[in-house]
Amino acid sequence: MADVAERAGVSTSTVSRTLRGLSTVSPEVRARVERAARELNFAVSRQAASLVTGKTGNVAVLVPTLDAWFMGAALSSLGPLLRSAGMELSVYLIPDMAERISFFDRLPARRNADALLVFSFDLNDKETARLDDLGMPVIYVSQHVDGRPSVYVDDVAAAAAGTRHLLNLGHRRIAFLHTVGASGFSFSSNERLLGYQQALTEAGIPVDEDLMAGIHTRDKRSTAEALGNLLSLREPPTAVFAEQDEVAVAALWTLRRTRIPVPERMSVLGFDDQPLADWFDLSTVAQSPKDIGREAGELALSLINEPDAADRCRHIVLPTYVIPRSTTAPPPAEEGEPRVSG
Amino acid sequence: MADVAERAGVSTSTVSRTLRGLSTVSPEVRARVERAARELNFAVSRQAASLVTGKTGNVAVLVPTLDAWFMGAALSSLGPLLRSAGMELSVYLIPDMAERISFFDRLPARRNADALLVFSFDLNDKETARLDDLGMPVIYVSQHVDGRPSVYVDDVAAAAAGTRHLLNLGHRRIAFLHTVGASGFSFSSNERLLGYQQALTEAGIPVDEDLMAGIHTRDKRSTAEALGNLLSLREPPTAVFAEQDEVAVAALWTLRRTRIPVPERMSVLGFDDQPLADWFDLSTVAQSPKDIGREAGELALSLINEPDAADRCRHIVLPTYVIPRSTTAPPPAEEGEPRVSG
DNA sequence: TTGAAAGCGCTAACAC
DNA sequence: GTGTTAGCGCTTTCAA
Repeated sequence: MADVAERAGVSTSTVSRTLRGLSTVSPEVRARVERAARELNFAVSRQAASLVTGKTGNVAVLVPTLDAWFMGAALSSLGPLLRSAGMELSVYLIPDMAERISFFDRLPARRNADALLVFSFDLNDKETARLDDLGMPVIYVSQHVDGRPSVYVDDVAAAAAGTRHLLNLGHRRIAFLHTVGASGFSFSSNERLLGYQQALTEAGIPVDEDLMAGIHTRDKRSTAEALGNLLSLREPPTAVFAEQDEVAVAALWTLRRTRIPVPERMSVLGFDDQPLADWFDLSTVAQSPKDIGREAGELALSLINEPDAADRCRHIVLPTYVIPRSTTAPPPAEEGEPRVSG
Repeated sequence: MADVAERAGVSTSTVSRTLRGLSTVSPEVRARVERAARELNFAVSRQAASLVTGKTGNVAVLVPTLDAWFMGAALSSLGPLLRSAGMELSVYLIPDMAERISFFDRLPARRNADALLVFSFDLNDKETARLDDLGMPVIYVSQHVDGRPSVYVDDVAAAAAGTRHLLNLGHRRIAFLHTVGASGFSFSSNERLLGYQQALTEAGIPVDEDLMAGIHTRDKRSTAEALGNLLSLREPPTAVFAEQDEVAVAALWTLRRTRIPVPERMSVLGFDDQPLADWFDLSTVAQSPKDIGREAGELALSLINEPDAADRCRHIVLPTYVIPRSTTAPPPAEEGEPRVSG
């Protein structure tokens, strides 16, 4: 910066002021400084700046994985948003328990970010408490914690709505495929299962353990097996509600191969509305991770700028939509149980 | 850090030495300092440290998108690798031309990272030159630039191998679906098209413009239209080579709906071998972004530590594999053109 | 093995 | 509107 100052014939303070866009610089000086900076290929060192301002210019995100549609979409809107606010995006990828423990033990984000967005983790109280004294705003995304700022969709209500869509079509035997294992989205996953059960109970239909199957997302056999079990029950389901589009599509594929017509003999409903769903004309419950990412980013920025604002623990709940496409329809009217008419 | 020093009854120099694991600290003092640091929840400020060391402890990545399988997988291996080396991961997401221009204009990564990994961009000479005087190692990933360190697969050879797989099965009319538009992977895309053409030419088969169709990944109609055109040619193809698994699967789906049996009447070959391919039992050309990410990360770390090493402009070319699954087979033996035997 | 002192590159408070 | 000065929190000589 001293070089730029010398070249422009001004002091470093003026260079600093110019480069930060402060208005207290005369146009001619500004022009001179900017030219000098460009000629010298100068860029401010955030490190040095942050040392004195106390702001790092970084927003950190804590994510369980990056190879899920949800994360990609959420970060796709978050990234440019932060960029346009002059912030950098730091990613802490915590794929397994070992990394998770080490993260919460060392809290490397401390002092190295101005805010932390925690995505989709099902945190325990100890971990939440640990984040509390991180000394920066922490925003919970795609999950929610009482008294802490959170951005999410109401997965319980969304899954209940999806289930009601099937119930309203006349289905009574509705299977639920929920993902288990290292997917890192256990929070939403559990809530969706809950919503499914809630809707059934409300409709006076007993929750049947046999109809709920755990799926390992990354393993196609897992879906085939689960479907096999469902199809060989004494009273097989007439509809399958998968808690993720990917699983729904895998189910769709297995059913088509087995020549079980969808939706004539079996309805399939997904969750997420990722591009895949559109390709396969899959009925699904839509959420918008882009909106989630954007809202979370904006909340982060506002908390950074006014840490004592009223939204210190605001909960932003984004809407979901049931999108009926070609894979849900009324169940076959067989089994001696005539359709109720009128 | 002064607090820690006081609490441990030593100077800040000693605290610094202890926390960086230098061996010139007596065990008892070390213990005292470490306890004090833990009690005070102290973490070293990277900003302040980097100001004097000149190292930021950051690795920056420049990516066109995050919602592609490739990026997710590559960063999934890169993230933990950097973390275990004590480095942070900074993501610059450049989804469109405006952001790209602004990035290359301002080069915000300058001075704020120790190395830059540039993913999948088809850079022009000016941009490459701009990165050259960034003052840090720049590694080109999933692309290659002469004289600069690069990590990639040989897309030309891989696509040629895939094409030969189809040729060897007996196909002569092979369509190629290449993605166009904002996907951000134009480098690989172009190379794959080249490989396809090369293999055909080598086999003495003229390249037919009618057989090459551009697809917009995010738009399923696009695939249907392209396939429609191909199927209504005077001499329709017997095989389709899609330059991305997602497009191949979309094609698969369209064909199945149209009751065109795969692979009996039409072979379909993908590229990438993402989980989708396995689900659909899709024949494909496999690459491993996890390996690419890991190699790129290791190269970055080694260039950071020894900037003058021999691998200053090393090219690491990772292997690809043709994975025949159930969607490729010999073409139907009709059309009066008997299969060559013996 | 430890401590004192001198910066690293910037911003902020204050003078002009 | 601009320059001077005093740190921000660390690491790194250099001396002890």
